[in-house]
Amino acid sequence: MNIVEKVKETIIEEIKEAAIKSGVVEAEQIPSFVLEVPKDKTHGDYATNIAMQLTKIARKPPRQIAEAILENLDQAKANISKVEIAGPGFINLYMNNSYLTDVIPQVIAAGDAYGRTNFGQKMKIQVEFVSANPTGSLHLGHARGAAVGDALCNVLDMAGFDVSREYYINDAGNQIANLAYSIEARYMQALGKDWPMPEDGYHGQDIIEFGQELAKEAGDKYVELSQEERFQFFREYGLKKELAKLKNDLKDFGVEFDVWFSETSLYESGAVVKIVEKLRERGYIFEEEGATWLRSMDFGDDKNRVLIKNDGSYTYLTPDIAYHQDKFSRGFEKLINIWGADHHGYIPRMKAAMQALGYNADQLHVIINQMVSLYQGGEKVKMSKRTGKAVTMRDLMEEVGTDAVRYFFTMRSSDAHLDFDMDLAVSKSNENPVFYVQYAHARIASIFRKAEEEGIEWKGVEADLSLIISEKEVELLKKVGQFPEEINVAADQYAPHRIVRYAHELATLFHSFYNAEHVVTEDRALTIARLNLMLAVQTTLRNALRVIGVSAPEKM
RNA sequence: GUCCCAGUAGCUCAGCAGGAUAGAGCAACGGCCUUCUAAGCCGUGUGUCGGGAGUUCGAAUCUCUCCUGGGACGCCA
Repeated sequence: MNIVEKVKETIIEEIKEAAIKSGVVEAEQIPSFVLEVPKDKTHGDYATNIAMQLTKIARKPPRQIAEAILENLDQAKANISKVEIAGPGFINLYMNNSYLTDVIPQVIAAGDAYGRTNFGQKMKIQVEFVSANPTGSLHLGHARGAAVGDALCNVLDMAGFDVSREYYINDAGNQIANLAYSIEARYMQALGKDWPMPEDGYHGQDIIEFGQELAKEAGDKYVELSQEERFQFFREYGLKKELAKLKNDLKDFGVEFDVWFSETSLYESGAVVKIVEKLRERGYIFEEEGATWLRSMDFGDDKNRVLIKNDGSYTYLTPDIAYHQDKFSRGFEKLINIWGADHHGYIPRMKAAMQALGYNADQLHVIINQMVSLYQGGEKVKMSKRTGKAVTMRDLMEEVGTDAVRYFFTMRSSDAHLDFDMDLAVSKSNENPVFYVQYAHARIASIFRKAEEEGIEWKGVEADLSLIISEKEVELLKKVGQFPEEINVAADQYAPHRIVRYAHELATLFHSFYNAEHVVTEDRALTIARLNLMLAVQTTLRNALRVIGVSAPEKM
């Protein structure tokens, strides 16, 4: 447990004790109450609403209860210097400064691990995201999913969950047949044959290139094969190429998966057949109009769903249920899926299926990313100017840089439609929030270079941290101390955008301090104390940026 | 028609496990570089928190209802 948490816990214990001692409440009646850092700093370092929460039990006005509690509070034990009752009955607490300066050596000692907590208690959790069909380029929605998913995984990891990142490869459906036929057509065309594209074929530039490449390498080698053999070949070939492209794009985006799970493997292992049998045994299957149905309405879905069509083939849902069963069988207690807005209607049937299998609906949590719109020059961008096709993740990365893309995509809550302003993302100006945060990190690095130039020995040197007392310093330190808690909240709410916000707030406090006070000065003791403070701030900034997947430059 | 998301400052959005005068960035205006990076800082102002009702000591936050915008409602994936 870090120092800030410990301090908080002590205060809570002391307040409870004081409440019991004052006679307003019995130990077992203590209601839930909050101890928080007030938004307004004139309201103290911490504030609690316990007196208001006790009004019903104690049957007294809140301010009177607050008074009784304070009379019995052991201030010294909780490191409190001053208390007051304010507003409708808040108790404001002012702390001795040392509780904060203790944070500095702790952050420095923890280094990259600062912010790590035990909140998740090693619970096995799996996040499945992107999972785009391997039939073309990743687009804006996928990029948002990749950024949010990876940042969420980082948050969960920091919060002490045992996280696994997974990509589900839809390599079994019609779309793959289409891919195979599309490449076949492009290959034939590259050989000069008049060969039509399939009706729902993929017209991307990449497919054309695959065909040309193949024609160049192998000539007419594949023309001679039987239709079935040729199909198999193009299917394998297309999958291999598309997957390599996906992996490469994602890697350049800073996202790597632990598991790439193939839909086809579920058919090959018999898992798809078995899942229908399992659901049948459990009594949630019926036959109608030649098809096999899941009784998903038993679990709140608005329709029952077909698992096996009347032509004997499976719907997309069936292997997907088998897939989720497989996830649980691997020991995950909690599954998180990140989907695009167009898939939200799919949630009730998936949750219903989980319940039909005997799992709790809450064990599956679906995050829906709302749509992304791209803006440039104040206008909505529909197509890439260069290619005339939809803008891909690769286009965006090349245009504005990975850091900006990841920052912008993680910045907003998943619930919010995202307007991506390309002009803003590329601008190297004060308008751009990415640079603002990175600049804070680089500025601190610059301070360290200055200290080194001056020949100041400070690393490992005992610092007199009681010199850290100015208002700006205290503000900074409080923020640094809140990082682990911020990680916990972000993990609890599956809300990585909170970390973006936190990083920005910390950067703001730093820039403000930087302009108000100097670190490297004539006063050697103060210089050393402040260098330690700066190291703590820089470490926290770097860790926050790492969670978002954004680099922390030493120089800008 | 049913379901999901959103509606908060001129713009883009936070805040929503109920808490004190509702915040940030941008845009606007005025100031700050002989001193660790001005991609920075300091100051000035703006709100029927979409409307209405309810629960509560207290509602942007919870409940209901209505309005507006976006999305989804396939034996496609």
